[in-house]
Amino acid sequence: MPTNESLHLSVDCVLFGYDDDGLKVLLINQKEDSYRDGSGQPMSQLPGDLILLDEGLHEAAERVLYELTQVKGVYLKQFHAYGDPNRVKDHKDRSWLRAVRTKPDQRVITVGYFGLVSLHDYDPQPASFAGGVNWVDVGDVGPLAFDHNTILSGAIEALQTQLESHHISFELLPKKFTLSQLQQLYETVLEKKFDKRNFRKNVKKMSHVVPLDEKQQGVTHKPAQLFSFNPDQIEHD
Amino acid sequence: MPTNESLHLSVDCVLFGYDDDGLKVLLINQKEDSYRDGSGQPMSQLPGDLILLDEGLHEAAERVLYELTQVKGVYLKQFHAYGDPNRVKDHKDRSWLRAVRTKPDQRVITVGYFGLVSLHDYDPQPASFAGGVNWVDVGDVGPLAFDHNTILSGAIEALQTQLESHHISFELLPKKFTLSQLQQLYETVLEKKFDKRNFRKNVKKMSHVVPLDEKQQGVTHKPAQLFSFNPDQIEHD
DNA sequence: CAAGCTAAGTGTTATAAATACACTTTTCAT
DNA sequence: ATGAAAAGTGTATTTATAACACTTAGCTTG
Repeated sequence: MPTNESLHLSVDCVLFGYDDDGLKVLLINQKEDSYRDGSGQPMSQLPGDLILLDEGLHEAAERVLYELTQVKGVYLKQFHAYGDPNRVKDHKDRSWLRAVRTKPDQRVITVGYFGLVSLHDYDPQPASFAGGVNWVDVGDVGPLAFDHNTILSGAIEALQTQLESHHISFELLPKKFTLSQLQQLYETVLEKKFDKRNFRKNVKKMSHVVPLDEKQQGVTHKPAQLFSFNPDQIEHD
Repeated sequence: MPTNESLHLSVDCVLFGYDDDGLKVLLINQKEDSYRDGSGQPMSQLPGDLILLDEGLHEAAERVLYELTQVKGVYLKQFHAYGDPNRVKDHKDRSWLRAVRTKPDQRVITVGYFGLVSLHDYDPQPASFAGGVNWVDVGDVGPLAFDHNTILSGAIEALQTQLESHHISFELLPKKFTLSQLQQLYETVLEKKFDKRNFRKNVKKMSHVVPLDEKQQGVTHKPAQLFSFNPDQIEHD
């Protein structure tokens, strides 16, 4: 028997940030003392919020991220909705919900979005981050609140399958990038190694990756040719 | 300004049915006289319903289909959530909503599922169908209620991208099928032609498609070898 | 200013996959 | 026996993928 009278809808955002030392995800550190996992560690969670009555899902996801990072125009894509009636009823999550929600027993269905930002050019205004928000390497994410580990897995899978087919790698790179950076991104996200020469052969076939008249600077070895992404040049199948 | 006080959540199901004369989708024919499109045609829509307070999204989709077709165990997969605040506010849909919903102005977010059934072995109990429910060839679908044409397009796209990668073709075929049937299915769903010999070469590499000691019967030409699908034999990547 | 470090850059060969293409066979119907 | 209808089959070509190692440019340091 349900204890709630209606259901609510939220969005949760898996914001991926990438730079030369790996793929990160933005997590919120819950500060409520009462809100700890079994071993007494403070619990983290994905940024998310109930959607407002007059906003679309995509807008809601944009708002959640803007409020946290002040960044607009992030690449954002819906990947899955999570609606298990008990996804918010786990013992570990109850005290926090009681502290923060007017109706802690309310069932919440959530729609997952993943977002992509490059941490190369600029940290997305770290100053404006609310306290308790930070980038965690995707490999080092511990237990999260609610079903957020499941949601994160879903986002990683979506990112992996879409990296090649949807020309989204460029959202994670600086505007000017080297082929080694591009290769490293693929290796990090897809968790496999590529052969340097074969990789470059393939990139040369992509008309939307254009070489610039410019080289890497301030580097202690042979400077690499820089490339950029020309979004007009994407061949649509 | 929103005119509603809360929001509701539904599932909409795009049930694909396949047989030798094509790919169909199950539509409900709205009988309300008032509910017609611009040219006075009665409007159709996808089967869907508000979700119950204590049921999961997948369960809700199963329930909607079971109520319509009495078929259980249909292959069902979530593909996208639709949450435009105005998706249910179009003029053409209002009179029907007023007739059928207690709160016709309420915003509804919906989660789309697509389902697959074979219409070869058995029509899914046509007797038990509620009146006004029928199979429409995917190519002949006219304007639907709400944003259901958009949802249908999303489902078709999901079906296309998953047909090859997810070993779901078998959900649309009879238990025993010929290679020509399999090829025709691919051609219908992906809307392109395949070379017969090359297609068969590829199928021979799929260890989950197993030849039976049995041939087609009652057919006016050379009877084809029958095959079936061995679900244990799927290689997972 | 020579030596050494670091990552960039580059071609060929072998193997596997995808494509293009046309005739023979089996069964049923007449 | 003949014809109709779809089943079934092989080879050659092209294209993609995979494996593999040395040279180069620029910086650092001694």
